Amino acid sequence: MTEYTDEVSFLAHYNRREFDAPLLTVDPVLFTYHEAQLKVLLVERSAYPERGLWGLPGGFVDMASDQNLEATAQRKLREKTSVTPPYLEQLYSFGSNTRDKRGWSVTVAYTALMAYQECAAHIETVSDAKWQPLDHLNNLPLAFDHRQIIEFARERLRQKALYSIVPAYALPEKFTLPELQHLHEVLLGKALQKKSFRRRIEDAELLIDTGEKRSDGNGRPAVLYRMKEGSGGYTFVRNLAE
Amino acid sequence: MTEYTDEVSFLAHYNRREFDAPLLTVDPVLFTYHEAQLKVLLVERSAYPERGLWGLPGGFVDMASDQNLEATAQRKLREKTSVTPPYLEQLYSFGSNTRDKRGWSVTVAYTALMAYQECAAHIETVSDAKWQPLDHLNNLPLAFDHRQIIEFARERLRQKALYSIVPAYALPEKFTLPELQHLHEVLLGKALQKKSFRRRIEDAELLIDTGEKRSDGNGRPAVLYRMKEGSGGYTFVRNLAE
DNA sequence: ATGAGTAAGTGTCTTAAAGACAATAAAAAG
DNA sequence: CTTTTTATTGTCTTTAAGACACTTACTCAT
Repeated sequence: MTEYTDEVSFLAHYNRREFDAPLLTVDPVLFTYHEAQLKVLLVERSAYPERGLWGLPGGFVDMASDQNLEATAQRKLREKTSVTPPYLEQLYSFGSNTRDKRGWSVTVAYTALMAYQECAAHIETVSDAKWQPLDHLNNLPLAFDHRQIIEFARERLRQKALYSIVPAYALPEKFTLPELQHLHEVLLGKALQKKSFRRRIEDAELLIDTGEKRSDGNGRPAVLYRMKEGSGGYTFVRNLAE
Repeated sequence: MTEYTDEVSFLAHYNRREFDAPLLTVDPVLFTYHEAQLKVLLVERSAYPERGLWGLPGGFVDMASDQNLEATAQRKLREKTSVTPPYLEQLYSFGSNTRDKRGWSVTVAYTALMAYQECAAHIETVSDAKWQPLDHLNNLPLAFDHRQIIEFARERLRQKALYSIVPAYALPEKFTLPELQHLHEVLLGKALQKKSFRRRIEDAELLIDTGEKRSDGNGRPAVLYRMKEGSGGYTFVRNLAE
């Protein structure tokens, strides 16, 4: 799908024919956790609609190279971060005749998580990409309905924090329980009981003790854990379905 | 979007140009509960791809009349059932270059629920639509990846049966608790504790006692309940987020 | 009428998991 | 070696689910 830098060149091409199908894009919402904050990856748009505004690192399906929607999401993320995130899950599809001024359009949104350190270096070399703290998203002008999509993704991630340790994918490979708990607290917007949190994770056997420890300088050092591979949904609530 | 009755007429038109975007459809999975069984609405395909096979009652977005994706789902369901279901929720989007022989295609699937009685009469007048019991879906040849989509929808509905009374939308407006419990048991594939089930629903104040009762002929008559309007997600598990 | 049969609905004890919070352990700094 | 700080554990309380016996309200046959 060709990109246009302004409205004139876009319309010059497209107005000549009837669209016979909605525009279709894929938009990943990539979260990470850094400096005690939740951050989202944004890209400055260089192409026609909403040019100059910040938006999600998405784009059109490349029918030649992408096998499926997830492949599109992965490709777009790789283009911006140079790596593929360890967590990628379809979020929701947003489609209407008002969300894009070009006409009827649909975007399939994905939620992705990865460690800040994994791609911070690469992102700093790219001038049109940045990690935006979610708490300072209010004033920033965003393209299309991307603010709503980010809100939606954040709310879903908040739900996951209630019954799983999926948010741990926003941390480095090795992390401490206090770190993970604080991330959950940021997501949920409230303090959690240390004991309950640890108990649930331990009972569910979701983590592996690496044997290593790390100190923040002050206080007793915390044990470093790693996620157990292939533990599926990383759920730690009792399954009522048994 | 024009429909074609066979491959020749389809290719005659479409092969002349490059597709510049994937095909986009909307496919609602409409469930109901009847004769102690879960049933899904299927239609016999009359148009080219997969012609003659049974499939979901979906179709293309009508860019002239549909405001958004949900409107498309509602319109397609209304075309087959003559009514709009009381429950409609987006399920998942399936997109790949293999699911439709015409090429790259995406479908946005919805889960819908409604009472059997609401549209049974209308469906019986339409020869190409039927309520298919989910237990007898194995042998039936289905179009595209519609079997997978139905499985996906059923699994999601099963999850909802664990922590909500959303399945109640597959029942008539007034229903009894034993009815609802049995529906949940069908979805979960296991018996539930009467007391626990009732306690959770009562504690969550999701239903209204209509004052009426209904007897199956045998035994004590059961109280008829109605869903409380606007109770949102109809969740009856304790919200860990408080 | 009346008692048997049946399914709806309730009481209550047990078990499982979360909340509260005090107590202990392991480090750094002086 | 004591204070400070943060991690980790112990344990009592509270809440919700499971198990299951019991009561209630109806139909039907006698």
